Amino acid sequence: MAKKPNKLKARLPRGFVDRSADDIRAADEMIGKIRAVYEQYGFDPVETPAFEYTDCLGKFLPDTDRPNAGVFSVQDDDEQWMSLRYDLTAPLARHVSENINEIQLPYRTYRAGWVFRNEKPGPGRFRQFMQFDADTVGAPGVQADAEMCMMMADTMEALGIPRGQYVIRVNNRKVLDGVLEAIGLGGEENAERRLTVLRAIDKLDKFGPEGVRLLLGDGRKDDSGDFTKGAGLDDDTANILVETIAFEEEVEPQIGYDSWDCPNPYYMPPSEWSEDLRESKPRIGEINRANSPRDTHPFWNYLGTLAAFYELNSTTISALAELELIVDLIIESGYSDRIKIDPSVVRGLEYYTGPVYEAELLFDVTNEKGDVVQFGSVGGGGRYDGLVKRFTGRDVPATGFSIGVSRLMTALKNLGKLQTSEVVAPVLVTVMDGDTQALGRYQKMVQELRRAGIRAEMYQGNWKKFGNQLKYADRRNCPIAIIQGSDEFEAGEIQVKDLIEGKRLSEEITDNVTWRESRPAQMTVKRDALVETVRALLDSQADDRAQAAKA
RNA sequence: GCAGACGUAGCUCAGUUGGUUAGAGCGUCGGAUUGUGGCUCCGAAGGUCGGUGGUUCGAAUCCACUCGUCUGUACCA
Repeated sequence: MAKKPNKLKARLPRGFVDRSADDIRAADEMIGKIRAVYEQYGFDPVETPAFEYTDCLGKFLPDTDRPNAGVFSVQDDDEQWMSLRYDLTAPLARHVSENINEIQLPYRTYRAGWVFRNEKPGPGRFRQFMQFDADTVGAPGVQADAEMCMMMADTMEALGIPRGQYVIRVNNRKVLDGVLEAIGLGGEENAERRLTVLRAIDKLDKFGPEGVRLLLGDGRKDDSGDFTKGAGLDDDTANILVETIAFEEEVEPQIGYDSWDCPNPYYMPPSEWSEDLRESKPRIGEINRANSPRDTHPFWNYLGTLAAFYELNSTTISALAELELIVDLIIESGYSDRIKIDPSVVRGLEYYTGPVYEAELLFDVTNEKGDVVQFGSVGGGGRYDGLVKRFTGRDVPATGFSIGVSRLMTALKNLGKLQTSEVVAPVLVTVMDGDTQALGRYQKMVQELRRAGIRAEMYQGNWKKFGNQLKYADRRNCPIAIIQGSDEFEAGEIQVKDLIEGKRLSEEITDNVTWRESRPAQMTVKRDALVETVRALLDSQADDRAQAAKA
């Protein structure tokens, strides 16, 4: 009786998931909606394989010839390292580089695909997940970046996330570069510290200004008591950085001042201003390069604040100029309620060179237990001007972003916001007799229904237990069962059983004998009337569902 | 990687200061009902108590290690 102990245990690798019928249908629906937006914007699909040579992905560890641990890698027959792609951007750069002579630039392209990361899984984080990516390759201007932001916003809405429940946050990496330079963290010798600072800045939405201040200073202790060492900046520097990136929370909006005649910080840095001028807290937010007035908008307030805080170096000035243009385009196109400048957006540290942007959900995401859970961005991207150049030597500027389909779906699913597609289960043709002739008759019915465009199947289990057939139909949520025993056959008839109505009637019947003998919601029709009867019944069931949905 | 919490039947969980053969509900399967789903009743299957080692006369319970899950954190191209 003792069970063999060495029975193989079926188990799913950590961080991977099986997808159910509902998941697949919902994901397909999401993908369809995203694709429609991208197509509308004039993007064309192209696909690359799941594997790439590791060097093309740029994923070797600095001082070894083994790939980075974060990617799944295998060695080919010829000992070359190959890796599963960890995003869709690097493979696209490889594809474009290989076909650079055939591709008409600017190249507007999209693709959906599985990507793999060998990391610790978390809520909405898997080791295999789907991204839906769009890129414009060969477009140097930030108008391409602005377009990406707008397309992201449109995509979120196409997915049914209402305006106000998400935000696209934009920043420019050069702004941070310039700011770091201004606080004396420029140069090679500070590279390590710059990374720590950038990582701290990236945590603003997670820990708030106070948490970032700690991370910029000595360090921070998390809820479990684990300590994270900080960047070790002095208080003043940390404070000014926090004010810069958290300006909305930290900086008093400087409205009410009319100091339009203060110097333009683009040309005259605030450090050279007179004491009086500084005291007057000029309404610097309205100043731009052209020195002409603009409508008031918080975005300008930020740019002005930035300009006022720091000695403007050339990096910062060009960064501000780029942000300014993006902001202009966003406001002009009417997207300023969805897209926001956020100086704390950092994104990955590797290949982004200019504007970066990410999409974030503004509602709480909960897990199965109902606990609110830390949920990262659901999509993001930015400008990567150097990625194609690695292969071609040519300057091919590019910008693009990915929607994290899997993660977004997890969020929507946990919230019950995932519209479960209404796929009606098949009509079940039951088997009363198992002889060849009878089976042929049933099969014919099924084919008639299918040809009429109705999902249908013949029962393929043990037909001798008829009760089980209806039980099967019930559990599958079949809408209708077709029954033809020898009695019906001889009369040229079939039984058409409405399983939905029958289920409703069952609530009123408590006695099993009555339940069985009354054969609820079942009608006898001529065999020839099969298709029309089923179709009429399905239609009326669909009407009932529509009514119920409205109520 | 680091920190914390938790691992008992397919699922949700009981299990007393360490004490017979580890329980319940739900689910599954069979029967009452061999041509009718649901309800009801009866019955059955299902566990090396995550694993290994230790303490003990005796361990689901205590200890060590290990694996796994969850949460936070680090990293995240």
